[in-house]
Amino acid sequence: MPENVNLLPNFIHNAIDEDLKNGKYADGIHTRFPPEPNGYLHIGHAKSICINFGTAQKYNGLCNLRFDDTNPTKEDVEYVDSIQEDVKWLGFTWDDRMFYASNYFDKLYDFAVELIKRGKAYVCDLTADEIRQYRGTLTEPGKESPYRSRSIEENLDLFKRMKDGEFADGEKVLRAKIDMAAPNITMRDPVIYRISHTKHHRTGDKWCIYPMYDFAHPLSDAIEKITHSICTLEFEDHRPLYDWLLESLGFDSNTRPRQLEFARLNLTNMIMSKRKLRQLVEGGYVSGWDDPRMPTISGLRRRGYTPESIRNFCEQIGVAKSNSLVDIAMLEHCVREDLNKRADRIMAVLDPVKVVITNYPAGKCEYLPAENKPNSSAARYVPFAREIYIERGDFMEVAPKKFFRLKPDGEVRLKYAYIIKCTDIIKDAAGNIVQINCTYDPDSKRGGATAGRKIKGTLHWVALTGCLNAEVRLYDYLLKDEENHTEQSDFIKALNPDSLVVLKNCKVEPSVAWAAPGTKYQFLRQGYFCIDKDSTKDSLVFNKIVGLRDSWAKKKK
RNA sequence: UGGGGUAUAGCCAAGCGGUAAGGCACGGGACUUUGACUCCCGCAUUCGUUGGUUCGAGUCCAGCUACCCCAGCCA
Repeated sequence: MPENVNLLPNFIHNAIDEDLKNGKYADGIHTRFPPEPNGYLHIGHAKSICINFGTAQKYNGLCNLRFDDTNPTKEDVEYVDSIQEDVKWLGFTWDDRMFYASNYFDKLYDFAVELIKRGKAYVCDLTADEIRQYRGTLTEPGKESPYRSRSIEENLDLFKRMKDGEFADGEKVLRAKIDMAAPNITMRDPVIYRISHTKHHRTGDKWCIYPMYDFAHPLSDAIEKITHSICTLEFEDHRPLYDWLLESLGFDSNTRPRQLEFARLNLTNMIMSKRKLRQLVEGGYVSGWDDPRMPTISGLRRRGYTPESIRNFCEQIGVAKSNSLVDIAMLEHCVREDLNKRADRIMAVLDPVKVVITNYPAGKCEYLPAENKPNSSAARYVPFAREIYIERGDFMEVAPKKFFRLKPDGEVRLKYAYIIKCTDIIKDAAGNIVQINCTYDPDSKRGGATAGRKIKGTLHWVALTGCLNAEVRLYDYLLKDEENHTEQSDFIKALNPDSLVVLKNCKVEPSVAWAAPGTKYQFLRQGYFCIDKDSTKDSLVFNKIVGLRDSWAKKKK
C-alpha cells in the first residue's frame, strides 16, 4: 500500500487542473521519477519523489520509476539497487512500472533515424572543441557546422555506421538541426547522440552510441505516456528543445508530455550536491553513503528519521519556482513531531555521575512502574537501588537562580521514583566530583503520602543494578555555516570538526537489552535516539536523531 | 542593451481584481513527576522598487533593481 502525501496547493497542480479543464490528458495523469543511477538518493530527491508520486496520487494517476541511464561512463547497478530501496522505504510503489531509458535504446535509435529522414538531424564531424567554438557565446550567435547540409542519405549512412562501431569515440556526433543563431544556447544544434565504446550496465556491449539526456528524456516520457514531466529549474531552458523534439516527431499536442519545472531543495547546514557528497564518502570524511550525518535517504534512515517525517517535511515546504534555502529546523521539527507520537520513553544517562542514597537500604532493589508512551497504559519496570547514576550536567555546586536541578541542600524528584536531597559531595584530588550523597523521602514515591509535594525539578536516572553500558554517537551538522556557498574545492575546509562525538560510558536502563537495530526511543529529557546497525547485544550503540526542544539551553545563552 | 527564471515576515509558502492563509523560527503565558509534549496569546497597515489603469491592485500594464540558471560529446 503506497502512503499518501498531501501536497500543498501548488503551481503544478494548477497547471494540471488547467490542462484537464482544456480537455487534455483525458486518459489520466501520469508522472515519473527519473533518477540517474550514479549516486545515492538524498533529501532533495525525496522532495521530487513526493511531488511525482504525490501528484499522481492526487489525480488518481500513476507514477513510474525510471532509471535515466543514458551515460554508461558514470552509472552503476550498485545505485539502481539503493535507489529502489530508498523509494520503497519512503513509502511509494511503482507496481510493475520500473523502467530504464536503456530499454528504449532501439526505439530511440529509430526516432533518431526518423529525425534524420525529416531533415531535422545531421551527423557532424566537428571535434568537441570545434563544436564549442562554433556554438558562439551567450551574447554572440553561433555559426553553422560545415557538415550541417549533408544529404539525408549520407546522414542515414553515417549514423548507421556510427552505430555499427566504425568510428572512434568523439569522431562524430548526431545533432539536431535547429538554429545556430537561437538566443537560447540549448537550441543551437544540440548534440543528441555521441559515440562511446563503453560497456553499459544493462545493455552490455550492444551499443557504442548513446543518446543524450535532451533527446532520451522527452522521448522516454512520450513512450511511457507520461503527461507531466516534472523536473528542476535548470531544465527550464531545455523545454523548447523538449517540445521541439516531440513536435518534430509528430506527437499529438493534446496527449504528449508537458515539462514543468520546480525549485530544487536546499537546506541550511547541509551539503546537497552529488559531487560533494561523493567527495565526502571517497575522502573518508564520513563512514559511507549511509553515515548518519549525510543528507542521503540511507543516512537519514540510519540516523533514525522515519519515512513519515520526511514525507511530512516534503509536504510542508511546498513546491514553487523560487530558489529557496529551507531552515534545517523545519526538518528537525518534522522528526520530533513524528517520534513524539511513537517513540518509547526510556531513561539513559549519557555523562554519568554516581549518586548514593545514604538512607536507602543497601542491597534493596525496587522495580518501579514507568510509562512507555504518553498514550499507552502499558508500563515497564525500572530497577531502583541505593546507588544510581544521574547526568553530570544535572548537578551544579554553585547554581544560578532558575536552576531546577540538583544542587547542595537542594531537592529534586527522580522520575518515577522518590524525591531526594543532596547532603554532600565527594571530590577527587583534582577537584572533580566523583560522588554525590543524598537522602530520600521514603513516602514520596507515586501513591505515597508526600508524593504530591511540589518539586520543581525532575531528573532521569539509571540504577547501577542491571544497567547497560552503551555507546552513544552525537551528531552535529556537517556544515556549521547555514549557507553552503563554499566552492567545490574548499568546502572540505568548512566541515564541522565536531560533527561526530562518541560517548562510550553511557548508562541505559535494562529494558532495551533485546531491542533490534533501528528501534527508536526518546531518552527522557534529552532527545530521540536510534539503535545503530553497529549495535550488538553485548555492546549497544545509539545514534542521536535529534534533541528535544530545550528552553533551558536557550535561556542559558 | 543574449536568453530563460524568481522576488509576499528571520525561513518556507498560500494568494488567480474585493481589502495579507498556514507551517517553521522567535517572544509571552497556562499545564507538567520529561525545562519535553499539549494548550492559549503575540508576530507583514503591507507584498523588491517607481509610476500607471481601476470605485478598489500583492493580483492587470510599463519602467527600474536584485538574485538564480544556461556556452558538457553530463543529467
